[in-house]
Amino acid sequence: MKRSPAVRSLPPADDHAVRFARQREADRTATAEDYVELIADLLREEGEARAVELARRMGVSQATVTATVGRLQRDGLVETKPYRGLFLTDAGRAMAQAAKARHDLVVRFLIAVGLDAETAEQDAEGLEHHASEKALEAFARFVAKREAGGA
Amino acid sequence: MKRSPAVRSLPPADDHAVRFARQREADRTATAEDYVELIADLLREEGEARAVELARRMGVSQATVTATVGRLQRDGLVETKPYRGLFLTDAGRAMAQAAKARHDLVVRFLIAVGLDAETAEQDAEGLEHHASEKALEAFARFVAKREAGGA
DNA sequence: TCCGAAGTTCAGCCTAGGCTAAGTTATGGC
DNA sequence: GCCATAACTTAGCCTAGGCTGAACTTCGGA
Ligand SMILES: [Mn+2]
Ligand SMILES: [Mn+2]
Ligand SMILES: [Mn+2]
Ligand SMILES: [Mn+2]
Repeated sequence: MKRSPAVRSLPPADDHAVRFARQREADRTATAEDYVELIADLLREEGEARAVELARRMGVSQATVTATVGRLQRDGLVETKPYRGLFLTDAGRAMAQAAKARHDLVVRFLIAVGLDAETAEQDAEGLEHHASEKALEAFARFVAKREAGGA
Repeated sequence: MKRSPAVRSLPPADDHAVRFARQREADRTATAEDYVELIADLLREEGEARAVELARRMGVSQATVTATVGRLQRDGLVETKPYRGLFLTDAGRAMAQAAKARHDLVVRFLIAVGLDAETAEQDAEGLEHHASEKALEAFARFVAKREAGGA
């Protein structure tokens, strides 16, 4: 008589479903986060955020930027002054600030864990959208320890 | 001495675009990876992988599973025997194995940096799709060091 | 002043991945 | 062996996020 493998990697079905649902939710907000973060960066470092520059940096067509920015506007994150560039609402600024803090933390964490800076930047762009608050706290603790000369 | 975070200046536009393009690519493969991984788990632990069970565990309707499995079939990852469940092709098995290895590594890594097991499982479900090979190697080194009782 | 180039939008198309509601059909319990 | 039911598919719909190509607007330089 053989016992079933003791390793049970399958959680209860509804717990399992919750994990995937959260992931889908994160995917849905990722584009908005990346756009507002970029817009904030451009406003800060270039003085303006033009749609054409977003298209270049996102690697996407200008038409796609128009459509996406339309959704961000609909969702109260962005305002546009035609031919004068893009601006953030208060909500947009708040999201951008949170996104940037998260992005920078993830980058520092990846570097602390041994990744080169360029790969860290690359990977952070995706990972940042899927780290929970708890994970970010753990990352922050780890980075603090490292940067305090803990090794 | 702790340097204040230098203002991260924007990378060259095309480098920037590459980062986002990679991220979009990862997003596109994430669904396939999760499905084949789940199918492999079900085959191993339950003896069969039924569409209705995938729907339950993915938190999605049966109609959505039918459509998604259709794409996986089109892409040569999955085969179906109607009313007898789902099966993996060689390519599907290979993808599932890689996905599971990655998933488990990310979970162990997250636990090693201080996350509780449940949150680690939750976050791994999303993070696993956005960690580059280099990142996974760094994670593996870190886990090995920890599990060997290193600092 | 005028006009071309750059920036922006519009129209029309596509795929992935969701949904519900309404069929089909195979299997297993009786 | 029947047939209820669970499993599965189909039809029709939707949104996000991509694309191309063709307008349309603004602005700066000649
Ligand atoms: Mn990002
Ligand atoms: Mn980012
Ligand atoms: Mn996953
Ligand atoms: Mn997984």
